Amino acid sequence: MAVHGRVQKQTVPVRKKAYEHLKMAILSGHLSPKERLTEEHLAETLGVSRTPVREALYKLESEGLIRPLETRGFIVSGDSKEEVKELFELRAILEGYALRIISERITEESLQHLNTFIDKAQAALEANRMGDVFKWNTRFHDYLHELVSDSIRLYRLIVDMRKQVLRHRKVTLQSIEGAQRTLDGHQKILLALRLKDPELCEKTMREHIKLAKEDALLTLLGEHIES
Amino acid sequence: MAVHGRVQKQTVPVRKKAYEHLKMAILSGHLSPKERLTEEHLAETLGVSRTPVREALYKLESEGLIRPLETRGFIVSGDSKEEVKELFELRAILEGYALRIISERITEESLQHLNTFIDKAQAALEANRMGDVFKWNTRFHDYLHELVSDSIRLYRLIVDMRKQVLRHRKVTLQSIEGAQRTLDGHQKILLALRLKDPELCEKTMREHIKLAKEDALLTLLGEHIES
DNA sequence: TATGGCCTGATTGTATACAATTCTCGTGAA
DNA sequence: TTCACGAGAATTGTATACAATCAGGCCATA
Repeated sequence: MAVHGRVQKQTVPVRKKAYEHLKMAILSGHLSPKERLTEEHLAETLGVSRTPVREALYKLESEGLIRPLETRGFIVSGDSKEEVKELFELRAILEGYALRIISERITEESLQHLNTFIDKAQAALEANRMGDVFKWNTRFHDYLHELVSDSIRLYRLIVDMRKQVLRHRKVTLQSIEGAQRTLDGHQKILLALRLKDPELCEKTMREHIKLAKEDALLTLLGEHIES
Repeated sequence: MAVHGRVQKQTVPVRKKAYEHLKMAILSGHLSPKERLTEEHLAETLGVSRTPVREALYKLESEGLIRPLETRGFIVSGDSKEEVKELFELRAILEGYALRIISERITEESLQHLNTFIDKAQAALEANRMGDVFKWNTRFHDYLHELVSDSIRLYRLIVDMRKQVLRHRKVTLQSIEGAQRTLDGHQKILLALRLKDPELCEKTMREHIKLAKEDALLTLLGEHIES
């Protein structure tokens, strides 16, 4: 059966499936904050035993998506205003630094790629295809992240934070003005990269994410009127 | 027996003990990089079952102290030059930002505390009690970290990184010059805080940690002459 | 000798059993 | 009524059993 030298890892561990499932449930809002999670119940729901479930829970905890109750069980972390603020501020710091690194070694080819993503997003925006705008903007960031993927820790942190931010981003890009603002930000980032000015890059990225933060906070305020 | 309303959490989970044990073994160098870790063997050594061991292993993985082998088992993460560099650079970014935040809200009382730690460290240095120098320097940083402990994510990241750095710090403070340099750095940090200049704070902290990085890299180079 | 298949031991993945802990809630005494 | 206490339910912590998977060696065959 083995066509090449090896065939391996065909099976996806149940633990991983449980983890992905729970993560999606949380990020998409199916599992809302303050919701209590018990191993047994989750295991039953997912149709698996407690062992993989608890491993998934611990992983989610280490990522800050859930937090342990004082004694038993976990709850989904809230997205209080303060937490969202902090999340974005950390992103600003980390991605700002990442852009600084990137600016020191980016190639012309990469710049072209980034340019393409912006153009596609702009075109999509003008055609009012918001889904595509979202897609190309995501590509833009993903591509940037790939450029620091050899700095493993930094890369992992950034990817982690970005995933968590997804909960708060949806709404932003639904408004035309918000989308245009995002695109302008990407333009500025690209310009800073072209100038190969590390200082400017860091600053620009920080400001870009700061804007995103403010959008996110606005929508947050609109949704739940909580403390 | 219950004097107050509740008595709880008297028992420390085995999982936690296994985790601490392994972490210390790694950070102290008892478990050297490239060492292979298998669940069964560790469980036997620690005299517990595999279940808590594997939970400890996953936690260590999420912290980057060990990494999964392609197929089975884990190995202790290496401290290659690149990794150490990255670790310190991330610390510089995160702690620089933390100091910026701190500068915006630090009280006179806290400044006094920090001053005390520096004085004690200085005194210890002059008396050639290097252990105490280390202790007070650690207090200095710990105290700073406490001041951002309400920014949970940031706090957790910083504490995590700092723990990992411990492997590379020992040697630095064994030299008088290194210790004096560290202390000078702390002085500068305190000064920047007194001036309540966020920009300067961030810059100063970054430079402080950059120095530590260079020390660490030097000792690393001295120990193993590897790629 | 070189290649490929297969068997066996080692190791991990998942389920389950049982022990330990905490929570809930009802009962009885002050 | 209110509080203390305890019995039993709920939940987690740990150990163990068993199934699935992988590494490495041995042997047959070309």
